[in-house]
Amino acid sequence: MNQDDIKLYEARANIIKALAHSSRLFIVDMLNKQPRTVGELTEMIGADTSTVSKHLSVLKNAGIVEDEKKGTTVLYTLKCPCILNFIGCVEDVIESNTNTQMEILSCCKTR
Amino acid sequence: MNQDDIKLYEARANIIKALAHSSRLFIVDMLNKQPRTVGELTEMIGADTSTVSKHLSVLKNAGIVEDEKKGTTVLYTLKCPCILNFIGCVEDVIESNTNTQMEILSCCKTR
DNA sequence: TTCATACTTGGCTAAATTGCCAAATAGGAA
DNA sequence: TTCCTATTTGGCAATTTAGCCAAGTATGAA
Repeated sequence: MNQDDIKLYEARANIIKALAHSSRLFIVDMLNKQPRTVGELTEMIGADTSTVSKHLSVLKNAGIVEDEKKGTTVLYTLKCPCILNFIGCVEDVIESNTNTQMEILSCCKTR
Repeated sequence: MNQDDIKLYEARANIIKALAHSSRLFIVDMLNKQPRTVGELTEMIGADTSTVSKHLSVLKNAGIVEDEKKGTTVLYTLKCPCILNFIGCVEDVIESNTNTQMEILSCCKTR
């Protein structure tokens, strides 16, 4: 790996790291349906406001969401809905893993 | 978020966490071209063998790669090539971020 | 068997991440 | 102005992760 390669893979990893948390994946799912304020997302997630605000800032720094002030509230929007395809692929992996597990189990049963 | 939702998003996050590292993204890219042994990947990455072996074990536990013994070597294979689409989306985000940066820069220049 | 190669695992330290509380900031209402 | 609500930021402890070295395991060759 040369320096340019390292830069490329690190840039990719930074985006993916921003998605690598259950609360942030939940936020992405919610924002895909409609824009939401910090307060709304906080209530849905059931964590501290500051925690959710920090998750949103991680997604924003990665360029995955955008924010927009609306009076005293801040409305967050999903910037790249293609992220959802990506999650479709993740589901495929989970399904494949589940199938593997089932094969292992059925194998044991028939012994 | 109810308990089932939490389980779902955590399962997704676990897969994504496995990809959230530059060396592991590099490995996925390489395995997409052809199966590789630990030794080959180690040489390409330029880290300690044990480090690469641990990265591969993370990918394997997530169900992203498979391993197969071949004599004294172990051949790793990409299990879910759809992961690559996913990286295509990540590239879109990077490009979008770059464009935003360029707009900010050109905005400053014209002032 | 012994030796060498390929890989994995254990152990350790350093660094990054998470989530809470408390404090700061920003607007709007009174 | 003061007060209240919405959000962000700072700080901290607990947890997780990364990567190196050393030791262990496994397989094939001699």
